[in-house]
Amino acid sequence: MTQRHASATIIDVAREAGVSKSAAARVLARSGSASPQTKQKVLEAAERLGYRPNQLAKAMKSGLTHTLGVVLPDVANPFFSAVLRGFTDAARSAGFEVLVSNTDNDPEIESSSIELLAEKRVDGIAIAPVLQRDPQAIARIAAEGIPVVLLDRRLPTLAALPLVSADHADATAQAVRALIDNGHTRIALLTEATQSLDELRAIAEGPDDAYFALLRPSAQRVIGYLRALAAAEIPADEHLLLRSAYSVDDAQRAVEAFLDSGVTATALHSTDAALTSGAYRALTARDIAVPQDLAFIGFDDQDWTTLVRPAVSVIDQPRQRLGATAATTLIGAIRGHAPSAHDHLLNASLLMRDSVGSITQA
Amino acid sequence: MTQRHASATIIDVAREAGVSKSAAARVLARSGSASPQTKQKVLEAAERLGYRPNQLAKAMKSGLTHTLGVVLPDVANPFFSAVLRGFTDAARSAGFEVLVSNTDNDPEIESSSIELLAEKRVDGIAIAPVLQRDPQAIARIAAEGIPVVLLDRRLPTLAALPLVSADHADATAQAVRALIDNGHTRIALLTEATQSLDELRAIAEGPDDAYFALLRPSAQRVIGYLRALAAAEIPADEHLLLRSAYSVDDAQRAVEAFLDSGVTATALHSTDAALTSGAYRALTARDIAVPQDLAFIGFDDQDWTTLVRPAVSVIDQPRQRLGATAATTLIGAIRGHAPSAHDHLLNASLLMRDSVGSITQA
DNA sequence: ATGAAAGCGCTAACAC
DNA sequence: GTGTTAGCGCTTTCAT
Repeated sequence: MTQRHASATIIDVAREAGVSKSAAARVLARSGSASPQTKQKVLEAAERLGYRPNQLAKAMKSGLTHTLGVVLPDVANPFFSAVLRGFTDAARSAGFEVLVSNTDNDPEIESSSIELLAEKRVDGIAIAPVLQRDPQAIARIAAEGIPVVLLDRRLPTLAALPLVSADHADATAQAVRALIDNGHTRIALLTEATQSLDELRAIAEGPDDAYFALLRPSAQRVIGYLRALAAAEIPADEHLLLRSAYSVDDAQRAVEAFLDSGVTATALHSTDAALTSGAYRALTARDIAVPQDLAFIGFDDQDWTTLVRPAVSVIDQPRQRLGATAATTLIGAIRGHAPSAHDHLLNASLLMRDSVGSITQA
Repeated sequence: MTQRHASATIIDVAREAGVSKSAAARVLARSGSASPQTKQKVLEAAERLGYRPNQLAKAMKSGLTHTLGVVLPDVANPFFSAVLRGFTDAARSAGFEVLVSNTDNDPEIESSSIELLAEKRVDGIAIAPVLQRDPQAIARIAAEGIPVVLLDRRLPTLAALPLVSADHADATAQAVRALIDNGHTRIALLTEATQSLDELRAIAEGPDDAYFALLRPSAQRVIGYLRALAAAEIPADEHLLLRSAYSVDDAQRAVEAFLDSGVTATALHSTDAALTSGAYRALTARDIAVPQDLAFIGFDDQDWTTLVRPAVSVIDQPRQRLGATAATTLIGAIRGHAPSAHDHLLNASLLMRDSVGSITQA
C-alpha cells in the first residue's frame, strides 16, 4: 500500500545522513546520546528532507495520542462554543489537540461519537452528556479506564465521574438575592424544570446533598431560587414559577401568558440563555417598561444584553473557564494515571446593568 | 512499553476464537472470505472481548486517518462557530472526524497548528488564514500534496488554492441595491477596508477579476457597494465611506463621529458583524430613529438583530453551508486523489426586517 | 477458506 | 556512541 502523502520518514533521514535508523531516532527525539557530528548530520538531513515526525507511529508505540475528545450538544451554541474555546486553549498549551463532536442531544449520535473517539484512541474525553437513563457508551469507556469528565451536567447513573460545571444553584441564588436586596419580594422565575414546587422544596430544604447533586442544571437553579427566598423568609409561590420548554418561542409564550394572567410580580429571572431571549421578546411584545414595571435578570452574558436598552443584567457563567477546567482535569488524570477525583463547581457572577430597579418601601 | 488502556486487539480476538490473526482480521474488516463458522466464532469473540478496532493502526497501514483539520481564528466567534458546525456535520456524515485549532489571527500559532495537524496526518485541512504576506506553513503542506481549502478569505500568494467563501461583493451589493430600491441615494458604508476610494473605484471598474479575487473580504464588499452605486448611476462619495478598525468600539466611534459630522446620509450599511454591533450602539447612543432618520442594514444574522426594535435587516452569509462546502470539497479532493480545483462562492441573502424605510420621492 | 509473514514509522532494549 | 532487533495493531499479498 502506497502512503498517501509520502513525507520523509526517519529511515529516509538516517539514510540521507548516513547513520542508522536508531541514531537518527535518538537525535530527532532528543533522547539517548549521540556525537556532535552525528547530531549535526541528522539534523541537516532532516531539514533538507523536510522531515516531519509521524505522530501516528509515535502514538502506536507510546499508547498516547496527545489528543482529547470533546462531545457537545452543539458547537454553534454560544455557551458551548465558549466552552470549546476554553477547552482547546488549555489543551493546546499542554500539548494536546482536540477532536470535536456534536450530538444535538441525540443519544445515538452521542454514543457513536464516543465510540469513534475511543477508536481513534484519544487520551481522554470531555462530555456534556445527553440526559438519559442509560448512557452505556460513557459508562463503558469510563469502565475501561479512559479518563472522562462530565461537563455542565451530571447523569444519575454516572455519579462517580468528575463533573465540571457552574454552581447552578448559587448562580440563580445570586440573581434572586440581588433582586431581594433591591426590595423585590414577588419574584417570578422562568424555568424548564418540570418537578413540582413541593418536590423541589423538599430537596431545597432537605439535607440530602447527594440527591441534589444528581439533579439537572435547570432544577438545581430552581433550588437556588427557593433557598434564596427561604433565607429571606419570603414564601415561594407556585404562581411565580413559570414553566417553559427549552426554546425561545416557548419561553416567550410562557412569559406572555404570565403577563396576561394578572398575577403580580415585580421581578423576573430567567434561568437559561434561550429562556432569557424568549422572556425578553415577551417583555418587548407586551411593552413592559424595564425596570420600572418589572425588574429583569437574564442568564448568560449574550452579546445582545448590552445592545438593548436598558442593558440587561445577567448571571454570567465562566464559560471558557469551564472548558479550560475540563481540559486540565482530563490532562491531570492522563498524566497522573489516576482517575481525576472530584468535581469542580465554578462560580457564576452577576453582571449588574440597567434592568433592575429598587423598590421603594411603601 | 505497556499500552495505556489495553483494549482487546485483533490477536486477542483471534486467540479467543481459535483462529488465525488474518482470519479474524478478514471477518472484522468484512474483506476477503471466511466460512460462516469462522465468521460467527470471530464475531462472538469480538463481542465478548469488547473488541474495538484501533484506528491508529489502520491509519498506519492505509495512510488515511479519516480525520480533517480545521484552523480558524476563533471558534467562539459566532461566524466561525457556525462554520465549524457545518464543517463537522459534513465531515461526520462522510465518516471523518475533525480536529480544531484557534489561531487568534496569530501567524505563529497558525503555522504551528498546521504543522501539528500534518504530524497527526490529517487527510486534509481547511483554513481561514491569517492575512499575511508569507504563509509558509500553508504553502508547504499544499506543496506536499495535502488537500487544503481556504475558508472565507484568500491569500495573494496562495492564489492556486481553492477557496470557499461567501460572494462578498454580491452580499454588499444586495444590501445597497435594496436601499436604492427604497429610494436611498445617500448611502453610508461602514468598512474596515483601508484602500482609498480611488483605488477601490479603479478595481470596481476595471476588468481585472484576477486582482479583485485577491482582495480581502472587507475590500471586496466595498467593491460590491461601488458597483451597485454605479449600476444605479449614483456617484460614490468619499465622505460616505466610514472607516473603522475591526472592533465594536472603534466602529461605534466611527459612526458616532460620522453622525456628529453633519454629513448627510439617509442609509447606513455595515459590512461585518462586529462593525454592525458597533454601528448599532452608535445609533442608540445618538438616539437616531431607525428607519425614519436613517435606514440601517447590518451584516450576519446575529441573535440580537431580531431582539431589538426595530428588528435589524441584515445580510446573512450561509455560515453552516460554508463550513459544509469546505468539508465536502476537501473530502472530494481526498477521495479523488486530485487537488480540488475551483472556488466555491456561496450567495449571501438579504433578510429584510424593519430597519429600512422607503424614501418618498420629493 | 485459511494461515504465515511482511511492513506502515517509530521507540527502546540490548548488544557491540 | 552506535547499530540491530523486536514490536505497537492492523492489512494484505502469498502460499497452502
